[in-house]
Amino acid sequence: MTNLEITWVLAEIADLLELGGENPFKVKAYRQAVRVLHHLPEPVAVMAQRGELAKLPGFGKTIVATVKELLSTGTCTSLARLREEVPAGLREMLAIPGLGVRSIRTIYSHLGISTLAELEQAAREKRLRTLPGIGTKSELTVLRNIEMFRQQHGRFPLGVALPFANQLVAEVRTLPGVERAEIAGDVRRGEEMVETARIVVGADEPDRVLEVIAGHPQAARDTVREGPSISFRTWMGLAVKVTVVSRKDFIWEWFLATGSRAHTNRVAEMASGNRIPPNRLNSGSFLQEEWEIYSLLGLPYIPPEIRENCGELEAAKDGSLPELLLPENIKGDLHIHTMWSDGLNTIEEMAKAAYAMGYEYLAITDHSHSLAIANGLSVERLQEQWEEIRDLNRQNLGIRLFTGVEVDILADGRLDYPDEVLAQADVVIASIHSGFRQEAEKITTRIEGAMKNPHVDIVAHPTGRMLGRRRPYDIQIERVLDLAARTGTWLEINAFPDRLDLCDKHARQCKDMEIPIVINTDAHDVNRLQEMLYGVITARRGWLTVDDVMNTRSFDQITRVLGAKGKKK
DNA sequence: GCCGTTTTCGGCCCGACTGTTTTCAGTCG
Repeated sequence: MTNLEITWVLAEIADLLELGGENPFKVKAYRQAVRVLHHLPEPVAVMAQRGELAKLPGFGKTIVATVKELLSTGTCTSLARLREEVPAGLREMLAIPGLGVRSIRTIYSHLGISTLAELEQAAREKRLRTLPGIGTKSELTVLRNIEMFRQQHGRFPLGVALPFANQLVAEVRTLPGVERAEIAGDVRRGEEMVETARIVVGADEPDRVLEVIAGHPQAARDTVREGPSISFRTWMGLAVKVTVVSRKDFIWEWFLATGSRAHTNRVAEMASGNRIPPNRLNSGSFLQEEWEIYSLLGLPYIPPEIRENCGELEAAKDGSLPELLLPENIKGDLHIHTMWSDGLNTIEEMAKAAYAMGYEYLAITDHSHSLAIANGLSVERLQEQWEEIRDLNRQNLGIRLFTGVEVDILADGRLDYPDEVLAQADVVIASIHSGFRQEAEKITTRIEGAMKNPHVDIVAHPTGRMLGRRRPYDIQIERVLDLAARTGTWLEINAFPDRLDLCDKHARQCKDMEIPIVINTDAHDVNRLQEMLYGVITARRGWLTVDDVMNTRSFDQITRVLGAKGKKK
């Protein structure tokens, strides 16, 4: 069992205990264990083999026993018991923003409601508002958020689906007779929410490969064999489809399975005048690589991330296809956290990890004072931290560190540090962590105010959305983009896979408006620095090139532009 | 459930916003 799978079990236990009215601190203990596992640099199975589980913070007798049971049997008796006691639907309700444990328990005890469908019906029939502590506004919020939940239902963030697909494809490649196996579908195109993780395999004897995959331990339910494909859901619920064809059909199948449907349909249309069977070249030999399909049509290769039928074929025809950003173009990360606020590693550890990734620079941008839950820095602690950064720079770590802050845009629109403090930082990021639900005018004005401040370089996670969990703030994005273009404020693509904020569409709008983009991980530990990849994928989906992204610049270049920015009007 | 003891119990990141109230509880980050 992977760390991720174990966190899912522990998180479910926490939720069910909470719904069952257990001691909140017991619940928190499980949640803490989930947090620790999320940040663990190695498989927990390996730690278990070394007998080191109990060394993990927050891992006592019970949680160690639970993890051991999962690792050895794949099951969990305490979870099984809880599932019998607490209706599964109540846990689904926890995913509805605005509904917490107390409200769910009230609804369950008064109305006997234990499924989302019943909840929705009761809200429509205006029965929720009759309950103590629930009024008309809450009832409407519930209805709106059920709708959001349904739209996401059964989909998983790219951050979950991509690692899974990578692992599956690596396993399939080891099977006898498999010549080639590749990720296709939503995952290959980098869609932020994945409906189905698709794999395409080219093999000698497709049937034999399909049989083996049918027995894959992750093929937990809904397994269906249909023609050359097998579909199943992992026990987490992620839909998977593996298609196995002969080697000669591989490239065409891979292309079709990658989609999008709108893109492949148009390509097929363009090719229909061409009497060659789709898996062959003019010469009669079989396709060896995907670019040959485009080449047959006289087009350059079109990267999967922009195969959405939104101008890519036209651009390919007239030679204006952009040369998309690559992960190796990124020279530094300008938004990370350390133990000074709510991060898990020291500045030095983060710096060394960033150096190991080949970066030239890293900005240390911990939270500001008002974000108490994240241990935000007072002005005094901020100055102390900057001293440490200057010390580290003198030690010549091979990577240059920028002093910085992620300063809160407070609910009334003020910034959480005075201008004279901001003026001293190399990098100032402004972002919102409170008052998410303010009305459009108010919250837009807040962000505009921050952008007008001459010391603010970057606005981080500009829309505030959390995929599948939280809607964007009610901001007027056009106004924000407009002002960013005028003030030269950089807008962030936050690479954290639950955020991806800005999204691909907004990134493309920024490109059109010549607004500088910066891709940051917002990493709270050394592992999460690796999530830069998700930001790069989002940027590629937004058609961004090296020129559009500021942290592709060298240390000297970025120092120069950051230095010049302090004078913006 | 975990931790760290002035060891076997008592405490466990805090503060703001929202919607429900009519002085506060629930939710969220």
